Amino acid sequence: MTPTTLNSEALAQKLAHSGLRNTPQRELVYSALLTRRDHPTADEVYARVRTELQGISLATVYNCLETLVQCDLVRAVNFERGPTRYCPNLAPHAHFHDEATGATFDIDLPPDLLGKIKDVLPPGYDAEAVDIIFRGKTTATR
Amino acid sequence: MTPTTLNSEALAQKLAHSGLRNTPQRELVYSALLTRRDHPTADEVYARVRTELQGISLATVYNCLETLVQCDLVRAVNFERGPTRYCPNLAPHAHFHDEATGATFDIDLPPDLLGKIKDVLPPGYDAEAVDIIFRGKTTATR
DNA sequence: AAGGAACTTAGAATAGTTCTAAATCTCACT
DNA sequence: AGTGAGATTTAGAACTATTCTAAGTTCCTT
Repeated sequence: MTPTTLNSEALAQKLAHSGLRNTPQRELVYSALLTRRDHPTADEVYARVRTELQGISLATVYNCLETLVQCDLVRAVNFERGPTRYCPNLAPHAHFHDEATGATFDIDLPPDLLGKIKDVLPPGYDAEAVDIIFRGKTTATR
Repeated sequence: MTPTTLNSEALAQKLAHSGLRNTPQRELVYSALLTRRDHPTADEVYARVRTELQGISLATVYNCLETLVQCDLVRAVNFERGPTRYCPNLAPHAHFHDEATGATFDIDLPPDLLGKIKDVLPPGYDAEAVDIIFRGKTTATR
């Protein structure tokens, strides 16, 4: 089973679980996110998938991205003013935003860190998710 | 010296430091943020200041907010799709976003935590700032 | 093969923000 | 007090990102 098949099946399964159909458009949008794990905007995804399915519309790209988010296959991230970006990495991780280039990198987190961070919440605050965004520069040694 | 005077002077001083003038519009926008420490959008600030200076324009509110951000008196925050929100709390803190109500609360951080979190960055990543956003629900005991 | 729901599409509509160009204000210098 | 330069404000146009709408298409189910 190739990774592509795996992803395609994971997609079909998650969609079915929500009573939704698999479609060429949804597969294509999902694979556009998986094959380059940067954090593209809807417009960027549109540009990529159009090379493979020339008639796809931007509205469909938005629809598919929203569907993928609903199915918990993709996360929508907003860390600055401007278009929403999409991230197919579902493992807990932080984002590093390089302010010089605008590029975004995933940062793995030690398994205990999120729990420790949640400990700072006063009683009465119940966090389901924690987003961590670093902003700064990456140096040449990266 | 009242707190208002203090803030007004802090504003005048920071503006002067950047070669900018103090104006009634800038004072009013700043005080609209300080007197209610929620996290208003530009539109909400506009609604508040209009009651005191009826002729102020929305463009001016945007201009003033941007100026305050440039002078390091206010932080612009974006943690979801939608309008930018503005926060006059300059101390290091996290945000808790109540997904049921949309309300945002400041969460104080222990002084060592940000340093610890930065330790997870691999070599070559140099973070100037770290944003932490909790998402979840607040319970009645808050 | 007919009906119906899910899906896609193009284009219109909307929301939030920035831009533009003209009017106004303020200050330093006479 | 008067003037000119530059900073600031303003209304409205323009722009960007996204959502909505209504029509057309696909694909199951009977």
